Amino acid sequence: MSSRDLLHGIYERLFKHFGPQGWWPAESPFEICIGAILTQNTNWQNVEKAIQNLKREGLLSPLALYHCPLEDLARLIRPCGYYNIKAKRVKNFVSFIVEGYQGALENLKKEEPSRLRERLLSIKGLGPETVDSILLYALEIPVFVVDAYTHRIMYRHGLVPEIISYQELQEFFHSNLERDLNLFQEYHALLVACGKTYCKKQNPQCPLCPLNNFDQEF
DNA sequence: ATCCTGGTAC
DNA sequence: GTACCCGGAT
Repeated sequence: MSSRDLLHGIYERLFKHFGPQGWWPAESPFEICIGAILTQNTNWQNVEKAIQNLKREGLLSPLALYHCPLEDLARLIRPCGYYNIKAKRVKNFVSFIVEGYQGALENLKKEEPSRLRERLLSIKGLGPETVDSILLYALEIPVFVVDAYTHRIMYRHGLVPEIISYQELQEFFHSNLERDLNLFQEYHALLVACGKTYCKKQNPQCPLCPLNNFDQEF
């Protein structure tokens, strides 16, 4: 059975079990970007608190954050952890937009996608997962986002090696799925849902998982 | 005590 | 490869 059929089969099962996820949960593309940075190695619930603080202060725009003192920003995003380093990362990102794109996120879309990805990766504090989340959900450019959940689910089902790079894992999806925006957005969200609910790091709930016995069908 | 939609610097 | 950043829920 081909990897292509396996990946589509997994998607099918996850979708039937969890339904459409409608990611990313945010009110604007810019909020998605900030959320993507703040959620690094942190649970989403705490990110929401940080985002709420920024909203309350009217800071959820590139220009507002650009002029917000670093210390104030750090204090407001404190609930999501790593607040000092994340405040700098947010600053780096908004400087990139304000100084290179007239402060308008929309202007990023004018760049050629692979060039834009490289430019975003050059921002200190933005790694491949954060950048791809911004590209996929905020800018609606079809790149597959892979994360710890994605890797865990794939290797537990024997589809990829336990040791594999981000790039290789992403390539596995790119080469076996049609490059469809909605498919990519939903697939990643469904993998997260599965990883949080069933394919947990410790005490995975295999008997209840929609992917249980999946391997045996092929 | 562990985990969470990571990334950097050394 | 290892240390570090570092809060909140379970």
